[in-house]
Amino acid sequence: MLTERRALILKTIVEEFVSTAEPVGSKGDIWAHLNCSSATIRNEMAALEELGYLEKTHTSSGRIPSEQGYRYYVDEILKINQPKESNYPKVDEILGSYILGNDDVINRALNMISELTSYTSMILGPSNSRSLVKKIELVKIAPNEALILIITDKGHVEKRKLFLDGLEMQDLQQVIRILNDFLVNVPVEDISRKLAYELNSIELKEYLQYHQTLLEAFMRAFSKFNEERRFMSGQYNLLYEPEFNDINKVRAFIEAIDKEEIFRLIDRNAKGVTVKIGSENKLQFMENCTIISVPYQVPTGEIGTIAVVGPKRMNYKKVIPLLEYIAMNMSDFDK
Amino acid sequence: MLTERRALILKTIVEEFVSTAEPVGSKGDIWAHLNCSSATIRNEMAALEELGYLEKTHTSSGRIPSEQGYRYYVDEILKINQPKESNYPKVDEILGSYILGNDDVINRALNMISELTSYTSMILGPSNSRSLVKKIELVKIAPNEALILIITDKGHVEKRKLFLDGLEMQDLQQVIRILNDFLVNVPVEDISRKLAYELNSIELKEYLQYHQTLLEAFMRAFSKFNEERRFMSGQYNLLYEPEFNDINKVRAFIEAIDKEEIFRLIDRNAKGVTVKIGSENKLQFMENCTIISVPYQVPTGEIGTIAVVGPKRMNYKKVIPLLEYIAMNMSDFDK
DNA sequence: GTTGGCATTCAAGAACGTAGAGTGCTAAAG
DNA sequence: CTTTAGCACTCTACGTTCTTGAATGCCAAC
Repeated sequence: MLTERRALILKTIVEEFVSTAEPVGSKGDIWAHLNCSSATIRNEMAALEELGYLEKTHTSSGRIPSEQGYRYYVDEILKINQPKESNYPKVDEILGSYILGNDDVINRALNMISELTSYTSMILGPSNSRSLVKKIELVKIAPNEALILIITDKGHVEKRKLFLDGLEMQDLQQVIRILNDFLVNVPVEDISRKLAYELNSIELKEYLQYHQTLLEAFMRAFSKFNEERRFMSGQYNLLYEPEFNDINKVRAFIEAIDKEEIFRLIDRNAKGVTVKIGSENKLQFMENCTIISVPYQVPTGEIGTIAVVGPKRMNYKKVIPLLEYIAMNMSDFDK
Repeated sequence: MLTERRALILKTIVEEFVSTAEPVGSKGDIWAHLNCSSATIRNEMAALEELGYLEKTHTSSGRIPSEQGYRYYVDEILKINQPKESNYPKVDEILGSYILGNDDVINRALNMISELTSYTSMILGPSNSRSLVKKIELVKIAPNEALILIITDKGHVEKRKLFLDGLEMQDLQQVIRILNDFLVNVPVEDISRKLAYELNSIELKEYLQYHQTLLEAFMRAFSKFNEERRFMSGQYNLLYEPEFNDINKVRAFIEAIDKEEIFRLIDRNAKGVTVKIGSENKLQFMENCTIISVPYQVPTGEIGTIAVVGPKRMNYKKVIPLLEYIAMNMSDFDK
C-alpha cells in the first residue's frame, strides 16, 4: 500500500498524462494542491519509480505511469469515491426506448458509448442459442426456388434458399408441417439433438431421407443461430490518439479490427468490470491499449459483454462508471 | 495526338511509376527498348512535360505522370492491344457457382477483386425495388409481440417487430390476408402507390384505420427494400500503398470509408468502364486516388455497378480488363 | 522530512556539409 | 533536323554538429 501522498501523486500523474499524453514533470500548476516544492515531488516520484509505479521515457524526462501504476490507479484509487449512480440521460433514453436483444438497441448503445468516450466499443451479444423456434415457413419464390424461414421468439429470422429440382411443394409443405409440430417452442440449441433423436422413430424419416437437400438447407439455417453476435462501433476513434501516430501501428491495429481478432481478447466469463491493461492483453499490437469489459445479463438469463478499447492512457475515471451504468441498466431492463 | 515514340515513353514512365512509386529518370535499363541515349529521352521528356503529360516533384527530380498523362495512357494507349478475352479461371468459378443477385455472390466477387488487385473494391447492388412481393406473413413470437415478414421473389426478407397492445391477432391475420391478396406479385416499388390507391376504396380501410401501428410497421419494412445495397471489400489494402504513408491521409481516407462517403463518388449512370483519376473525383482526400467503375446488368434488367478504388498510380492495365471481364460475366450469367 | 541550488542528461530542432541522382544546355556529330 | 556526349547545376536525403530548454539527481542546509 502506498502512503496517502504517494497515491495522490500517482493519481495526479495518471490523470495529467491521460489528458496531455506528455510525460509529467515535477514542476507546474498541477502540483499546487500538494503544498510542497518540486524537489519533494521529485523525491516522491523517484520512490514511486523505484517501487515500479512510474517510468521515464529517457534519463531526463518526466514520468509516465507504468502498467503497474495504471493498475494501482484502477484497483486502489478509483475504487474509492466513485459515484455509483451517475447521471446519463442520453443512456437512459436509448436503453428505455427499445426492446432489449434487438440489434438496434445494441447498435445504438454502442454508438453512444463510442461517442461519449471517443474510443472503440464492442459488444459480444448474448447468444441466440436459447431462443425458441416460433415458426418454420416455406415460401415458393420462383418456379424452381423456395425459401425456408425459421423465426424465433426474439424476432430473429434465418433463411435459406432451396432449389426445387423435382421436389414437390406439396411434399415439402407436409414436411414443414411435421417439423413445426416437433420444433415449435424448442430452443434452437436443442434442435439438432432433438431432430437426430426423432428422426429414428417417426414419420419424418420417410420424408426426409428422400429430401437430403431440404435437410441440409434446414440444418445450415439453424447453425447460423449459434454464431457469435459481434458488434463494433467507433473503430477508428483510436486513430486520433497520439499513440497511433505511427503508420505501422495503425496498419496492425486496423488489420486486427478488420479480422475481428480483437474480439478474442474479450473475456466472456468475467464477473463485473474487467480492466486489461497493455501487455495484459496477449496480442502484440495491443501493448499500448487497454480493454475494459463488463458482462450484462438479459432478463431471460443470457449473458453478453460490453467492452471499450482505448489507449493504455485511457480515461479510466470516465469509462469505468459509464460501462458499469450501462451494463446495469441493460441487465435490469424489462424486469 | 502524341508521336509514337512519345506515347511509348509515356507508357514506359506510367508503368514504371506504377510499379515503383518513384519518379522515373532518363537513365536505366527500362529504356533499353528505345535504342537511344538518355539525352534523347530527356529531350522527349521535356517535351512531354511542356505538353502537360508529365510532372516533376522538384527541379532536378525524375518525372511522374500528370493526371493528363494518366488519362492519355488510359484513353489512348491502353485502348489498343487489350486482350478482350482474358483468362480468369478463379472468376469463372465464383460467378458460375452461385445465383446472381444473391449477396453471397457479390461478396465473393468483391473479395476476389480485392485480392487480385490489392485495392479496395465496391459494389452498388442492383436495387431490390423491382422485386416482387411473394408473401406477407405475421408470426406471433411472444405474448405481446408479433413479427411482420415480407418475402420477395429474390429471397430477400424484411421484418419488423410489432407490439400487440390490445390488437387482436385474429384481426391482424385478417388484415394480412387481405394485404396478401392485393400485394402478392406486385413489385415493391409500386407497393406504397398501390396501397394508397386501394386504401381509399376497399375493405382494407376499415381495418387499417384502426391499426395505425400495423400500417406504420408495414410501411417501414417496405422502405428498407428501397435502400441502396452497398458492398465493400479490401477497405484497408490501400493503407499499404506508399501514398498512404502520411497518417493524416490515412485518417481522412478511413473516415470517408467509415461514413461510406466514397460510394457517392460512383457514377451509377455511366455506360461502360469509367475511370476517374485524382481530382476528377470531387473529394479532397481522393485527389491521390483513382476510381474505376463499370456497370453490369442482371438478367431481370436491374443495373449494378462494380468499382475499384486505388491510388492514382494504380495498375490500370490489369484492373480495367479484369473489371470488364467480371461485369460482362455477371451480366451474361443465366441468360 | 523538506527545500533551494547546481551540475548533468537528453530530445528536439536548427544549421551545415556531402553524396548522388537527375536535369538542362551546348556544341559537335550524324 | 535529330541525336548524342559532356558538363555545370539543382535539389533531396542523410548524417553530423550545436544549441536550447525541460527535467532530473544529488547535496547541503533548513
